[in-house]
Amino acid sequence: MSGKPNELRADARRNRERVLRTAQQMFAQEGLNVSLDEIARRAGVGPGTVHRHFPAKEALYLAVATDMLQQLVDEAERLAAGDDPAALFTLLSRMMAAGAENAAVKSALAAAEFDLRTAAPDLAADLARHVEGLLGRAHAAGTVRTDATTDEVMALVAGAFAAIRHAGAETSRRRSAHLAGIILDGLRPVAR
Amino acid sequence: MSGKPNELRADARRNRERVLRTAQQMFAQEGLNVSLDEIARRAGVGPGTVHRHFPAKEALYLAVATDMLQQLVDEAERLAAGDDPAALFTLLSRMMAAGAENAAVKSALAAAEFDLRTAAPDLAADLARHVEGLLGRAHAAGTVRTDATTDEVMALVAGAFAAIRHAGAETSRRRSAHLAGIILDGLRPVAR
Amino acid sequence: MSGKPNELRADARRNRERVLRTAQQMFAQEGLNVSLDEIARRAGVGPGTVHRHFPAKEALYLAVATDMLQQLVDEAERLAAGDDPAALFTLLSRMMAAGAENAAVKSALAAAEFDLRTAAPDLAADLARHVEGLLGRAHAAGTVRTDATTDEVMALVAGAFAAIRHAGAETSRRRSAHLAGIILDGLRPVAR
Amino acid sequence: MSGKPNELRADARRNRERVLRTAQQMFAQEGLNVSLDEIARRAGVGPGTVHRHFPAKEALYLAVATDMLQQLVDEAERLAAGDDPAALFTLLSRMMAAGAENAAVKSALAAAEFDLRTAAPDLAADLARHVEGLLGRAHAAGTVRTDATTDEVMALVAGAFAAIRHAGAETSRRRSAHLAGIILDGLRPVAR
DNA sequence: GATGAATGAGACTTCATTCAT
DNA sequence: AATGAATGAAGTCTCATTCAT
Repeated sequence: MSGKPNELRADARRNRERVLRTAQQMFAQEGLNVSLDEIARRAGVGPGTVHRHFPAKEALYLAVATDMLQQLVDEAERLAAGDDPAALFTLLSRMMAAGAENAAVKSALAAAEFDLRTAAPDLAADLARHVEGLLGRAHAAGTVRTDATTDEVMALVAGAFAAIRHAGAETSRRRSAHLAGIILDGLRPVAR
Repeated sequence: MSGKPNELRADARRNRERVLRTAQQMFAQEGLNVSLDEIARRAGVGPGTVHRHFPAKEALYLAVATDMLQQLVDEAERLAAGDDPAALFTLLSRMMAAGAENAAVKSALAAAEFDLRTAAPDLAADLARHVEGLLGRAHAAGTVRTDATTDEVMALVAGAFAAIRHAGAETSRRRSAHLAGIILDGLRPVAR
Repeated sequence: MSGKPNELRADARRNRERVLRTAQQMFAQEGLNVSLDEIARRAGVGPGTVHRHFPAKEALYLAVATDMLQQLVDEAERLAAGDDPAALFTLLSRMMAAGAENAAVKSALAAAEFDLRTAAPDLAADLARHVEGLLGRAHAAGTVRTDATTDEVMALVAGAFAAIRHAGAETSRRRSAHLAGIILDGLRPVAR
Repeated sequence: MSGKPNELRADARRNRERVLRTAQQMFAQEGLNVSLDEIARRAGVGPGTVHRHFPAKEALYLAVATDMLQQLVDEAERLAAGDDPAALFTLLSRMMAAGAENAAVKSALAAAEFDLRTAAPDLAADLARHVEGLLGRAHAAGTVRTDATTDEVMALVAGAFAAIRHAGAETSRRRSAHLAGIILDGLRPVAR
């Protein structure tokens, strides 16, 4: 009878968090086919607890994906608030770098036909809006080729994830950055 | 008891082929989780027949993946036989363009931790060898940045697949080519 | 620590009553498989509260059934106190008419092998005793066939419940009475 | 490639039959809540086999109920083909007598809100039609009270099931017949 | 005493694989 | 060799019951 009704009990939130983190790790390591029972076991809760927080497996996919996307949106917001003309490249680099671990999840989700643009349209739109803003700024500053659209930039980020992922799990941070750099170079003005 | 023991009866080969094509399509459309029964049904054979040709589901994954890879190797071989210094770009363009449909399968396989380099090492090595040769030729001709390695080029191809796939199924051929172009541009000498 | 230890606090009794009524309605509407969580929800209490008052689901069945039976016993007692020779028919009519809503619960309980005669032997015996007394009175008055036993009369009441229930929920009160009448007519002396 | 395509393989039919019989017995003995796994175990097949023949639990309910109803329809058809004016009473007696064992199933099905009139409307309509015909014949012969409708007769049969069932599992065949007789007596002309 | 989250056995169902026909 | 029924382990989800708050 106290506290805001919208807030979970302390133990409930702790469990929800634990399940979410465990799911994120396992999806990345083993793919989306890991069983909820296994996730529950590793999170140290019963299968029923998983179900209370995420009534169906899709809800868990959605939560994991949303969580990842939210972090990117936050980063984008921070950058959009500044006035660095190179912010677009910074954001893209961050997205790619941060995606080192999460690319597996993203790839797994994509393979399961789980599209963030459908599942969390608001967040995806937010991200696209920020990228669009930064892209416009970059166009104005002449730091990016004029024929690159927002959608293409987003697609290239997905491509960079895949490239890094393909290069192998043992790929160093430096090598990942190099790959990302090549793709970002492709975005620069073509005047050569 | 006649003919070479290694050769399948005509109907058997026809069935094998039908199952393989059906599986390829369904993996691309629905992901790797489609049931073998469903594949059998659409291929017009019984589930037992699928199992005769592909004793386990992984064998079917392998066959589908190998089949895809083989086409790329063939293309690479043809280009390596010529002497066009731009052959590398031609190959990469072809790989990216041809990957439109197969990207889904590749992505799905990757998500399932199914690595072609492990599953079909010979073919993968063939492809890498050809790319390496073409890359060397391009380096010599000065049409590609000197810090790009064979592995990175291969990774970028995977990245292009993902980018095209992410851009959506409705993406036109022209837009796909544009995306691939941006990635290829990143590979050109950085002299700017 | 005040009052008689056997008496519940006011709010506790109110909750117990609410759960009991809700359960009765839901058993009648949905069958015995409704979940306790759902009952709790509709009663406006937490699942833990249901469990406090009814430690196991069977205890809730028992309470619902006992409650229903008690009403019949009360009615029988009133009639036994009078001296109307037709009291048997009055009682049976009342039982059949009153059973309209409860028949669903009785039927469900019967299907679950839940026997009131076992679960609440005292109440059941009370009712049987009263019916026996009224049956004897009717025999003496010659208003009932001589070969009808107490057990059979009880069984016929159960039959009337089922017949009314089978006729459908939309059955009017008049039609229910007609069905009951036919069964009661079968109990009259066979002199024909 | 031989035989009629509509016919099951010998072993398949044998299994289907076994599952159906087992389900019928267990529903009668334990109610509808018995698990499909348990039915499979007792029938000596795997759970998957149950699922192949009855894709969902409702399909098994339907099959059991339909099977029971079919037997009654067959009996009714035979009697309708004859010209015995007492055929109605014969049919009702048979229904009640045959229901000794199956009443439990019927009651269980009814308790689960599973209505044969909805699930197998054709069979139920067939039965109702035959009863109607026999009832008309009885009316003409003056062996049944004129105010009894087809629906009421059907309801009374359900009532007789319940009465017999309520009288207890140990009830002898003779006692069952007596109960049924009382109900049928109620259907005779009221001229007394 | 009430609440509602956690538990975990078990329900229904799916499906890769085996095997009788 | 092909078929399709059978198998049974495993998956997702439910819910009676327990327990921390």
